[in-house]
Amino acid sequence: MSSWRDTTCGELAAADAGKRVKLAGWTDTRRDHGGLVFIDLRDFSGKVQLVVNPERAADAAALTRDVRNEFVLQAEGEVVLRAPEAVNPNIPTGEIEVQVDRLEIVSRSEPLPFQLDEENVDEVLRLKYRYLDMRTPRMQRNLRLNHTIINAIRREMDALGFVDVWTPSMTKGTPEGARDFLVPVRLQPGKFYALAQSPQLFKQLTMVGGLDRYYQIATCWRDEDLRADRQFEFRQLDLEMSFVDREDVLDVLERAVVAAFAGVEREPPPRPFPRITYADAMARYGTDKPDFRYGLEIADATEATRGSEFGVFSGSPCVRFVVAPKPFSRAELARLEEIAKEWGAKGLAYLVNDGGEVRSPIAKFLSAAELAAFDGGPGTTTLFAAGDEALVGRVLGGLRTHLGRELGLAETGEELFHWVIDFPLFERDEDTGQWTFLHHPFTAAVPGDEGKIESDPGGALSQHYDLIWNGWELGSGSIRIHDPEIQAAVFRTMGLGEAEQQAKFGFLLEALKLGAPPHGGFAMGIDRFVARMAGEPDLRQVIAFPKISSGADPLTGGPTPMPDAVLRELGIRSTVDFDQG
RNA sequence: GGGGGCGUAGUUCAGCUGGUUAGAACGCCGGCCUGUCACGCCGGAGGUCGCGGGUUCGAGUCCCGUCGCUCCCGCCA
Repeated sequence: MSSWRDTTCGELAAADAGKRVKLAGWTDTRRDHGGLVFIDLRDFSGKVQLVVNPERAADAAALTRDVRNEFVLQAEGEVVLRAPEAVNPNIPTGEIEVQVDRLEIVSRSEPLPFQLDEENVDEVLRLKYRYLDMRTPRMQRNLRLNHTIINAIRREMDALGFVDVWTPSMTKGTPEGARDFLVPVRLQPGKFYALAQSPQLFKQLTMVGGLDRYYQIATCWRDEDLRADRQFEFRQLDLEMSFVDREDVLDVLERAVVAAFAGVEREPPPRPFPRITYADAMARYGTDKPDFRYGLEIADATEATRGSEFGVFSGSPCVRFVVAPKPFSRAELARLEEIAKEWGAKGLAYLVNDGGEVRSPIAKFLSAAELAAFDGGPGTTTLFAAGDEALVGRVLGGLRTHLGRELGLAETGEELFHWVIDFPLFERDEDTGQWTFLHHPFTAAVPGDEGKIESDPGGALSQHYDLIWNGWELGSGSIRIHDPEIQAAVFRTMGLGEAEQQAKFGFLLEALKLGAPPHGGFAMGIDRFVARMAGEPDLRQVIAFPKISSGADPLTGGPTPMPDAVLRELGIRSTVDFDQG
């Protein structure tokens, strides 16, 4: 037992009455009654009330005059039952208190830059003093939740025969994909490693190495703009399996998710998780990560409006609509139009049915049949988007998500995990016209589509799958290519010549030629998962020391410039006046 | 790179159409108080209204610029 304490604040209960205890913790509040002084002592486990009575402990009572909030105290005394009228039903230890006979101020504190119980404190301030923020129940809960979930997942992965293998953080850079964080290498001036964006190729190589089942809680780095659900660095449950089909990988992921729920004693989602194809998701929800807690499905009106007198409809290759369960006002519709424009729409056509009375600026263009087809009935608004299919999906998908949030539909729906399957293998880069992979270039085509990789890239479906929880993409995976010829074909379709393939991925192609087993895997964002589990709106609330959206770290003040001498040693030119040229 | 929002005591906020000395709550400091638990009561200190410029007799308020934060788009194999 520590010399500082022999019990924790939160564990004391009525059964401990009569016991002598030694406690240490922070001063949560101090209530000085002139004679009697009450101190709520707090540690990670909870709070307990100390009573200091000058008639019983004169020295301790004298010390309490000095005590302020957040002082670290050590106290000794006797646990006593409170009188019935003095019981505090609001805290778990409310039936007892500690009669202090010895008190020590272990550590003092200046007034905090913000009050721990104040809500809505500016987040940058909280992050600058993250160690104070951590004293709040919210952060204690979130960080412990993170720990518990990772532990539960690790246990499950171990039980399923997965081997935790450490892969390098410093890897060869890949100009494809996300922007790399670069690490200069002093011993090789002018050359750089990249911090791993994911252990993707290393984990595939462990399969070639016969490890059979690999996993890792892997840290990944990506130099892209930060968002509520994106940080520079994050962790993912990274796994790979040999001699498996898609079903085997999905089964493992579902087990990991269920284990995580069990680990935090929550009702797990029903298995198997429902599935939707990419094409279906895009058509019905306008996104590949739909929030299924509410309907608001997108309906097609392209055929119905082909001969419409409304030129915007008849002149567009695609016309679709959603029906919102509310007759919007003119002001609300103006706001919705703004949102539609943010997503690329030129305008927003609508049809409001307010208690049976239909009004719409385009009513005069619509036939009775059209009106009947689009009217959602009393108390609804029909919102249209017209244009090419991608734009229409984007606009209506954006509006659907906005409405789901705005109308509170998301909060009331059932928590559900979904798989999105049957993604296309390639898509056209809108700028260059070049075929590019939808996810990564190591994804296998569905059996039978291998021939399309070069003959009909846009028509090839992939064995890629995404895991979606209430509109958040938790992660994705795929069956990989284990045939070097097919891998080379994918590279060729991407426009990589022989020499370039060798320079960038030669080591992979070589490995695939040396006895590569069929394999597939997955990566699930742990922080995103924990944030959702905690009901937090952004990743920062479940990460101990996150960065803010500018990429800075308000606590340490990083990043910082480096002296020229340091840069020279690394073979990097000085950045002074770098932007002045 | 683009768009929206925000920036006023230590903290959270108020400050209407420009108008005297910029307010409140909590926190902080001093005093009183033996059953409080967000203790109570009395008194007090604390402000470059993000920064710079402009309009005006007069700017927290209006205009321009700039910086910071934030959400979103782009981006995120």
